[in-house]
Amino acid sequence: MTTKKIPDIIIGRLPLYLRALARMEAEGAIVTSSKALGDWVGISAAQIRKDISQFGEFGKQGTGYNIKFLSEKLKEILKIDRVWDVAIVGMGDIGRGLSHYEGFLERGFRATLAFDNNPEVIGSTIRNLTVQDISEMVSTISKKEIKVAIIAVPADNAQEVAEKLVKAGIKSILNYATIIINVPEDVRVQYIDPAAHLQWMTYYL
Amino acid sequence: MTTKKIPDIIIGRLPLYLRALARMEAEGAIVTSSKALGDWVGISAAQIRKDISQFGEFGKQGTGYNIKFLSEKLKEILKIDRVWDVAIVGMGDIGRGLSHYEGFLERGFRATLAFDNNPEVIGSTIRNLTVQDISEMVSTISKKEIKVAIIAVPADNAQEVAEKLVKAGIKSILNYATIIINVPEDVRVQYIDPAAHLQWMTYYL
DNA sequence: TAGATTGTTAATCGATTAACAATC
DNA sequence: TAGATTGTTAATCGATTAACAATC
Repeated sequence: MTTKKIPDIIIGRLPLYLRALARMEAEGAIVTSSKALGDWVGISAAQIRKDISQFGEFGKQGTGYNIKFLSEKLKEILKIDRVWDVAIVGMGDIGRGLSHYEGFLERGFRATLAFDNNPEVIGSTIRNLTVQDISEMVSTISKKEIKVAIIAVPADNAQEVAEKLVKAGIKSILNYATIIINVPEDVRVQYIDPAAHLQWMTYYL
Repeated sequence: MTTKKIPDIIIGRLPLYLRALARMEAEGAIVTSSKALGDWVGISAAQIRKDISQFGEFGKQGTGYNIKFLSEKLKEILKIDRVWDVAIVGMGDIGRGLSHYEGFLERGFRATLAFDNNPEVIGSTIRNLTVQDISEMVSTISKKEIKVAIIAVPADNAQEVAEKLVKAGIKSILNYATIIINVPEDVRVQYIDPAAHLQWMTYYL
C-alpha cells in the first residue's frame, strides 16, 4: 500500500460498504460488482471502484469483487480485523442501551468497561459489566490500554470527561452529548445526535 | 426567500449552528460573529456567512448576529418552530432509550407513539407512552397524521416496517437498523450507526 | 471469442476559501 | 470617524462522474 493520504470522506464510506457486503454474504452471495454494491449503498459504481482502488486491486475485470475477500481487505484497512475494547462513560439510558448493543461485537468492538458518577448505579451489573466509579476511570483505562471510548453523559459534563479520557490514553471518542468537545489533534471524535438528523429532515417536510 | 435550491449539505449544517447558538445563549451571550460561531462548530467563518446568507440577511456589519434572532430564523427555516410528534417503532433498548430522551422536546420533537410486536411489551407503559401492537400502527399513525418516525427494530424487519410507515403517511424516517431501506422519493431517511462511526475512527489508530 | 467489469485518467461538477466593498 | 464584520463575488480546491483501455 502506498502511503498517499486517503481522503477522510472515503474512509467514512468504507464502513457502509462493509455493512452492505455483510448483508450480501448473509444472503449467500459470493461475488458482487461495483454496480450492485453501489445500488445497495446509493453511490455510483464509478465512485465505488475509485474508493476501493485507493487501497489496492481487489476486483477482477469481467467478474467483479469476491465478497468475502473484499470484506477481509476492508476490515484490515479499517483495523477491525481484531476486537477493540471500548469504555462507556455514563450509564443513563444511552449508555445502558449501548452496553447491551449486539451489533458491536461482529463489527469489531466490545464494551468492556462502564463508568458512572451516581452512587446508586456504581457497583450494579449490566449484562456482564460492573459499573465503576468514574473516579477510577483514568487509572483503569490506562492500565488496560483501552483506546476507544463512548461518552454518554450530559452535555455539561462532556468536556470534563473528554479530558480525563485523553489523559487515560483514549484516541477515539464517540460522543453522544450534544456539545462539541475540544481534544488534542491526535484524538478523533465523532458525534451521534439523533435530534440533528431529525431537524435536517423536517426542512423537507 | 427566493426559491433557489439550497444544497442538502448546507441544510445538514443548520442543526449544528442551532446547537452552538443554544449553548451560547445558555451562557448568557447576546450576539456572536461568523468567526466565533465557526470556532464552535469547527467550520470557517466564510462558510458560516455563506450558509446563513442563503436564507436572508440575518447579521449586521460590524456587529455580527443576534443569537436569539438567528436561532429563531434557523428554526423557522428547518420548520422546527413547532413541535413534531414522533412515532417510535421497536421498544428494545434503543427505542426505550429514545422514548426517555430529554433532548428531543427542546429541539422540536416529542415521542407520542410507541410500537412493538412482542406481546410481553405491548400494553406496558414507558414514561407516559403506552406501547401499542404494531398491527395497529398504520391506522394509528394515519389517523394522528404523524409525519416523523424512528425505526429501532432488528435489520431483518426494517424494510417491512419502513413500508408500513410509508403507507401510514410518514415522510421522515430516522433508521437505527443497520440496513439501507428503500422508500419512495418523497420520503427522507437518515441513518444512525454507532459502529460505523467507531470503524471510521479506528482507521486512524 | 464475446461479454462483462475493473482500474484509472480526464472532464465535470460542486463546495470551500479568499478577498473586499458595503455598512453598521 | 475608525474598527469590525457582514454579504457576495471570484478563485481555488477537491470530489464525483464519464469514458475507455485493459483484461478476466
